[in-house]
This record gives sequence, structure tokens and C-alpha cells, in this order.
Amino acid sequence: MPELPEVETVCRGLRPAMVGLRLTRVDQRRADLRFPFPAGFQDRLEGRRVTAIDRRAKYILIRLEDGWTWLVHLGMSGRFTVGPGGIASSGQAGHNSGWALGEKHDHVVVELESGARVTYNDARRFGYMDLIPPNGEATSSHLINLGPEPLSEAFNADQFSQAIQGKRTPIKSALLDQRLVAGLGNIYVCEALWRAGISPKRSAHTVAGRRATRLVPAVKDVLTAAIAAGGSSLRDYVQATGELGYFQHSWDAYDREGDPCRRPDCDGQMVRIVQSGRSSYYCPRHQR
DNA sequence: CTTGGGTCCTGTGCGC
DNA sequence: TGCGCACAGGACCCAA
Repeated sequence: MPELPEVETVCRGLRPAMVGLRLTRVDQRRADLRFPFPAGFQDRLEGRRVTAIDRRAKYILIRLEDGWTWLVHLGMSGRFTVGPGGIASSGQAGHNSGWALGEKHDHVVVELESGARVTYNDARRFGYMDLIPPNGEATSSHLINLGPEPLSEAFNADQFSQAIQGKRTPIKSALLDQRLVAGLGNIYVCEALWRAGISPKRSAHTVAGRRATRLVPAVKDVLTAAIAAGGSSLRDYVQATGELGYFQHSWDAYDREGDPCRRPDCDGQMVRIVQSGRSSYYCPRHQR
């Protein structure tokens, strides 16, 4: 799924199509994604005007005029597409059959008063949606345990050193733990550790201090660069505007098993290991 | 409390 | 060409 840069990119694509406009029709086509849709989902959204779209970690927060928030998590394969009503352009070059009936796995289709249509598609259904009542954000179970936004001042070497104090888990796992810092996923953790020269296997508590002062800027830099590129596009993943992010061409670590390390003056070779069931890519030569 | 592993689901790419 | 397996951007839930 999408990690923070992809979710940010999706938000930026949705805003021009949705903010300030009323949702004229909401079509929920199945009872559940990863979790059941909340009771009254369609009725709560239909007829409401969207006032803003925010992002918190990997969550999309669509603000409605009545104070409710439509929360969306994309899971691994969730995606939004924006198209004109009726015709609904896909942005998926090469195959656009079946548009009148919708693509396979189109689970939620929203029409706006502009005539535009916003479609949520999710093949694996690891994504989910929920409704947060007015003033309910501080107590929302989805958001309450999240760590700081990695691009905010709240995420800094002191804070992160504190957060990983005494943690025996590998630094790779610590960076994926949304309670310590919220928004990173498998790709950008690999990239940040490569940039910081830290092995994904290193025990988290040994990163506190000196190494944290390298790691924190590496995290911020890679996320900033990825957002600027519109995120990473895997397979036919498209952002809300229908355009392709291109940061996958800038990966230095992820999916580069057997390839030469790209760090200047390093003659290492990238390897792949499995940690907690997930692939880690790193250079054993300079990542220690 | 922390930590590791299994699990949900569908699609794709690879080796045979 | 078909088949079976490994693997895929996440994170919850439970056992130890």
C-alpha cells in the first residue's frame, strides 16, 4: 500500500475534485472491506459538502460540513480514481473495458455535484473506511495511538531516541511501528536506513543518540523527495489525478537485491533478508 | 508490558 | 500453455 508519500499524493489529487462540493450520490457496493462499513455510511455522506481533505499518517480524512469526518485507510491495494461522471476515465492506460459497469473491485463510487465521480477500488480489501463524529478525532481508536508525523518538528532525534529507548526489536520493526513514528512503510524504511547507513537488523535501542541524528533527517529527506515525485507507482497503481508517481525509479535499496550499492565509494552488493515476514533490502557493506 | 508470528484477500510473476 | 508457489505498499490479534 501506499505509504505516507502515496497517501499524501492521493489527498492532493482528491482535493480539486471534492473540496467545496456536495456529494450527490454515494454507492457502497459491499458490506465490508477489511472491517464492516459503519452503520449508516451512505446516509451520513450523501448530500453533505466536503470542506477539506487532510492526511494523518496513512489515513485520509475527508471533512464534511456537518462536522463528521470520513476516514479512509488504503491498506495494501486501495486506490482512488477521479473521473468525469458517466464516462469515468480510468487513467489506467491499456484497458478500459467495462466502465459502464465499473472495474472489478470498485467498492465505493461517489458522485459530486460537479458531475465528477470518485471511485474507491481495492482488490485485496485490506483497506477500510469509518466515520468520526464531530470532535471525535482525539478519541478515535484509529488515531489515538499514532506517533508523530515524520515530517513535523515533533519527530526529531531527541524524541525518536526516547521512543526507542530500551527497545530490543530490530530498528526496521521500530520504524514500521506506527506508535513510534506514523506513516512509514516497508519501502521508505528500507530507503531511510540505506541513506543513514544503518543495518535493518540493528537493535533499536542502539540507534538512540548519534545514529538517530543521522536516521531522522534520512527519513524526512526520503519522504520529501518521494512526495515531490508523486509517490511510487507499483504495477498499475495510479494516483487520484490518473497520473503515475515516479519515485520507484529513485529507489536505492528497495527491490534491488543483487544490484550494486549506489552509495559513492561503496562497492557493496544489495541483499534481501526477511524480517517479521517482510523483505528488507540493504547493503551489508556500509549499513552497520 | 513487549515481541514475534499468523492472518485477512486477490493478483502477478516465476520456475517447472 | 498450465500449475503451484512465493510474494506484494498494512496492521490487527493472539500467544508466549
